[in-house]
Amino acid sequence: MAKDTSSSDLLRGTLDTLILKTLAWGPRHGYGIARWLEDVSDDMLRIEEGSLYPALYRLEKRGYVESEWGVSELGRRAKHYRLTPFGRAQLQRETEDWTRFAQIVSRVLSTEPAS
Amino acid sequence: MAKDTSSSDLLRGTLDTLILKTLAWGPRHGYGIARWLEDVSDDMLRIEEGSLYPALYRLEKRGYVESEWGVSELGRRAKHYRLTPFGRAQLQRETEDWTRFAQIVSRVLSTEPAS
DNA sequence: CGGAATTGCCTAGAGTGTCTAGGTAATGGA
DNA sequence: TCCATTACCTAGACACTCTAGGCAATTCCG
Repeated sequence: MAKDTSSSDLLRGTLDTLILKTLAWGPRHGYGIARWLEDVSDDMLRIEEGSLYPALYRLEKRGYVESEWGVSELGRRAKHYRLTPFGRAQLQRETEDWTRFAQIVSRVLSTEPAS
Repeated sequence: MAKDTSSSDLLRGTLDTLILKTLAWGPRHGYGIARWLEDVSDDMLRIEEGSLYPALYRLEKRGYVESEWGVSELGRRAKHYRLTPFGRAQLQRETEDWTRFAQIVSRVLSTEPAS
């Protein structure tokens, strides 16, 4: 039960930002968002559906995205999401927060003790 | 109740690594670990005690650190923690995981849609 | 034709980790 | 004397991701 460390835990607090970023490229349905993130990350970011859909509700509830039922490229029923102006601003804030945070952590982790 | 985004959420899954890293510089007591992390991060990483102490138990339980009661620099009773060899190996793994993850996220977040 | 895989959505519940907010105790300074 | 600091501890709330299940329609392949 050793805990696999891998992104699952690290993803926390970042998934929302990644979803918003995906939608910054244009509207997309939920399934497509997960696909896209896996694609651009060379399969290193795996978004489980049990995380994805709740995340989308969260984002919609907060006014960052809006949804609309429609049809997918393959002709299937699908819910399309798009970024609101508010969501776009939020994305920018979160991106800045992440960048700042990641820089600090990287700096701390990369500094070697003069053993 | 707007959620302040700030590091709290991002810290998830990273705090343990940061603590291990702190101890890679040498033994330290809990309070000192939090102090050190705040120092080296220019006060941008704030480790709450309610997160810190449970984290230390976790790490000890998993065999990454060992503790010993002693006395602080100021002559007060304090519990000193030090990295075990296993903890050192774990630190390396987690550092690699973090680096890989951060690179991916940074890449995704920094790529601008050709609007 | 039939079954499996894929697309696409949804949800309950468990697990985990951080925080808030409280507490104890000793020391040092105003 | 009183308050800030050092130093530790803990219960409970909260938030988020995951596992593991479900549904329905389409497509692929034998």
